[in-house]
Amino acid sequence: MIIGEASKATGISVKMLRYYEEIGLVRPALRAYSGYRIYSDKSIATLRFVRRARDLGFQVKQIASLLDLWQNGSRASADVKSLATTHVQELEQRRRELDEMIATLEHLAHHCHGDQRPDCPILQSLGAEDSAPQKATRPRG
Amino acid sequence: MIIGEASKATGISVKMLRYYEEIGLVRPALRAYSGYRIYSDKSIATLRFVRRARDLGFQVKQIASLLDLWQNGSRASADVKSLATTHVQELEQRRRELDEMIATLEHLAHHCHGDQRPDCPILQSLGAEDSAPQKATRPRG
DNA sequence: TGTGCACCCTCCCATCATGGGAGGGTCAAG
DNA sequence: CTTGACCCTCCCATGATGGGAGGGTGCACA
Repeated sequence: MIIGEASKATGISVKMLRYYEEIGLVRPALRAYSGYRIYSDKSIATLRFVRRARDLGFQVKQIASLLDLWQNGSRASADVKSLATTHVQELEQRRRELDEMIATLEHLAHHCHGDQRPDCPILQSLGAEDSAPQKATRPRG
Repeated sequence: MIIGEASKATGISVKMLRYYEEIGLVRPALRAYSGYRIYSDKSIATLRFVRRARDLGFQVKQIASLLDLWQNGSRASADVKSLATTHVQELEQRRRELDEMIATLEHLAHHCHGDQRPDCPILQSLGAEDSAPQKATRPRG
């Protein structure tokens, strides 16, 4: 398999296949006489692993650790689980941040007329004199 | 106010204050004889607006639009609202993606022993032969 | 056999928001 | 007048990704 085929087989762009090799995430592909990269079934499997880990939001450095564990028959599943749960906590943190942004914005947008008049609670909140933007917590009850 | 004070007053790092000026998001600060940047109360207010918009996840280009609207007395609140709701939709999209990652990972981690043995559904899922990682949908009922 | 097109190669640059650091000037307190 | 905290500009790095130039390869078809 040459790189374009590997790209289709793995869902990783040609650019990224070369990049993952360059940064040492995966071993350099074999080369044909022409210089073309040649991918074995095994390397395709590894790359698929990488893509799935990316799909789960792992960063490249974490994927390197996961690959090590995957390829190390004497691993402890505790190590994998630890890596995964740490990652889940990071994702959850990001979700909390998103939630707060969304709640605030929805609250503000809800109270914006959205017509030709200029007054708008969104801008008012962003431009308020006191230090923090209005949060969409409770509506002052 | 010089830049360090402005940084404390706005919650924006000194580096970013200079950066926002450089890319034209905010007007260049006045300069003292020494070359030091001097911030007026008005520019502090603008920078606070910027920080709050960042806190809500707006990108710099969107903030530029928001600033324009904020400073344009003849704006239509519909334009602000439209910008905000578009942004909310992007945030919600990102949240959906996070949700899926989290659900999948929690599902897999839940079924991982997390002990000294090597077998682990997380790695199994990432390394599976078929094309997609196991999703944490229903357990096939 | 030639020609053309799709593909591959490397190298460089750009993104976005942010920080680090070098090398050097300014200012105020002691 | 020194010291230390602060400021200046300029360059580089990050992480993951894409774009494009300039040039080689390989296959299919005339």
